[in-house]
Amino acid sequence: MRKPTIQDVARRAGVGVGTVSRVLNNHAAVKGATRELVLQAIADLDYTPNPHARRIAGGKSYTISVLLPVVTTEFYVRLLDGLESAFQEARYDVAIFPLLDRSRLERYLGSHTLAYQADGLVMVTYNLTQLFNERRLRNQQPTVLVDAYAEGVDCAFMDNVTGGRLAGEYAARLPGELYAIWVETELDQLFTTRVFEERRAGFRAALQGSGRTLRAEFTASFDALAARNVATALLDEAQLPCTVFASADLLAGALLDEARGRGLTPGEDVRVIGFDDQPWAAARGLTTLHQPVEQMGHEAAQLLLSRLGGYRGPARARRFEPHLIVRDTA
Amino acid sequence: MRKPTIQDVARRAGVGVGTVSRVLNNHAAVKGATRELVLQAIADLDYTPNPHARRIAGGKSYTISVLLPVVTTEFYVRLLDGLESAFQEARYDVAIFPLLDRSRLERYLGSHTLAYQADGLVMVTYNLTQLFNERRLRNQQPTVLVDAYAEGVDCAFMDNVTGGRLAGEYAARLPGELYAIWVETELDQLFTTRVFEERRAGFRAALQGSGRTLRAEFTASFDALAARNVATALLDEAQLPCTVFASADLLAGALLDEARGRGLTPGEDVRVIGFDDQPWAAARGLTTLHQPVEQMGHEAAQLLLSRLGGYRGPARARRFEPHLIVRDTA
DNA sequence: TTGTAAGCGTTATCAC
DNA sequence: GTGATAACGCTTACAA
Repeated sequence: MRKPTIQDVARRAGVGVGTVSRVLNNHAAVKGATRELVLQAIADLDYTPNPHARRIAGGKSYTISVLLPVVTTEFYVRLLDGLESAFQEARYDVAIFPLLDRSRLERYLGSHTLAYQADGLVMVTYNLTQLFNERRLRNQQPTVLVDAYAEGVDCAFMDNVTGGRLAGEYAARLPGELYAIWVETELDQLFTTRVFEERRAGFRAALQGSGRTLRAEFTASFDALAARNVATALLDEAQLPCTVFASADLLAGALLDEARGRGLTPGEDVRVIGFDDQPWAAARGLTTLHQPVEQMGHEAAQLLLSRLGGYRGPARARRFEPHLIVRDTA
Repeated sequence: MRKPTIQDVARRAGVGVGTVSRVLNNHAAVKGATRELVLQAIADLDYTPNPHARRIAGGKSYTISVLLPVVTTEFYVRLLDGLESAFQEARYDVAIFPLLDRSRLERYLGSHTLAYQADGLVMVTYNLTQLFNERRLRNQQPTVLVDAYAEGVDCAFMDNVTGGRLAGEYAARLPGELYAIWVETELDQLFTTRVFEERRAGFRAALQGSGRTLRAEFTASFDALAARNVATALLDEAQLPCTVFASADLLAGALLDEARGRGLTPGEDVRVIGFDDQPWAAARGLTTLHQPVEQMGHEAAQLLLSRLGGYRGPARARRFEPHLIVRDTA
């Protein structure tokens, strides 16, 4: 059985296709009774408009493309949740185009694939706008950047500098030596995220402001194994009691494990401040920075929706601030 | 500047739109010289066909929808990699529709969103076909199931029973007591995956076959915290030396941490067999089961592509077998 | 081998 | 208010 079309609906309701279209798009000029008639026919036939046809006819397809790095991180799940729920309210669908690696990105940019045929585009973490400029890729459609910032584009991003500063101010008031573990920035120019250097900058600025200094700094890449190794290295050399700012909960968790393995008491021998407030952080009593990620996603969606709704004003930047959650470990 | 259309290309090449379309779709009946002319015009104009228009005109949109659970697991990244690379070879785009929770799923099923307007559909992990039947959702388009199995649909799935069996056969030959940690199955009927019970079934069958029995069994949900807790509980009560089958590397990793914290030597006091072969498993010397996930994704894509290519035969099921990688921990 | 024209399912622009 | 009808960008007969 063929999918019902707008023609079928019109025929069944005994009206013209134009009227059906008006009902579909909430064009006020439809009489109440007629509207009911059409709605009934739509229900009877279980009709849904074809988004491709809508799009091609110059209307909206009610689809948003999200260019998303595929990384196994809670962060993106939460972000997606925020984006999705906001778009859903506005009856938009969200399609994700995975950015698995650089070559995939090139492909998306090189061709004007379906990702660029949606009503709007959400670009996450990676700031591709510079590429759009360089390559003269005419990205006509409304775009919003999330977890990234650029001039002239609507953005919603986390203020990681403030997050780092909050950690630094808190740590500065704690007794004992100060240590920090930073996350290594990736080499690839394009696929670089600046969040970790921002956290670092904020933390150092806070220490400086309070006249304290780090006894030593450590660096690790963002994976479980590196986290374990750096935890071991740090505790091998640390002078207790001490306070450690682990610039990601992944790092903090490994440090807690290692400390426990050595019979040390977190919050006394080793104070630990994480960053992210992962789902397990509360249960382990980790003092850490919570980021309003869902809100950021929600707001990003609103920015884009306002553009789709006709907003033509200047680019807006929405900054979100992490806040410190003090628990047992520091 | 407007996006160039097929009309523009035709005009520039001095041919009809039909000819351009033929070139675009590799319809053999185009003279070499004409083809070159068209190709040149396409290049000059930087033209790319509009997938919406293609789709609506009854052709292909060259887009595949993937219904994917959004879980922060390496497994899905690898799977996506396999799917994407295969589809890319065939010049198809992949759009992901995230299944964040049950309500999202309902929505996708209830309306005929863009997800169902692609050339083909890949459904991952969750077997939704039964829903399609129950609700009389006419899913006309070619579909393939990955990491799931159902009658009458092309499937590519991992043989977790065999994986469990391999672990069991290996463990049965090891000295000392035998323990196992299982992963709790979620309650939601729909969002249930059977992989963990399959691993369990295979393992138990192997033990039974060799006349050995488990000294005790433990259960944990699939998260870092639960993994730590169950590791503690197990080592509190375990009689050493022993062998533990942790039915997911997440569990095995936590056990290794806990063992080390207690000064135990993995591979001697506590032998550990994991399941998944996570990226860090090799570095930690974890004996575990490796799953050919990328291959599974690749094959799933091939199954779907063959349907798109006109294959009308019966449904095919492709089974993939994990294999044991023996390293230091067991 | 190639051009022309009729769809495909919508929206938007007209008249009425 | 509402019904025709012309786009939209493409594929695919059908002619030539």
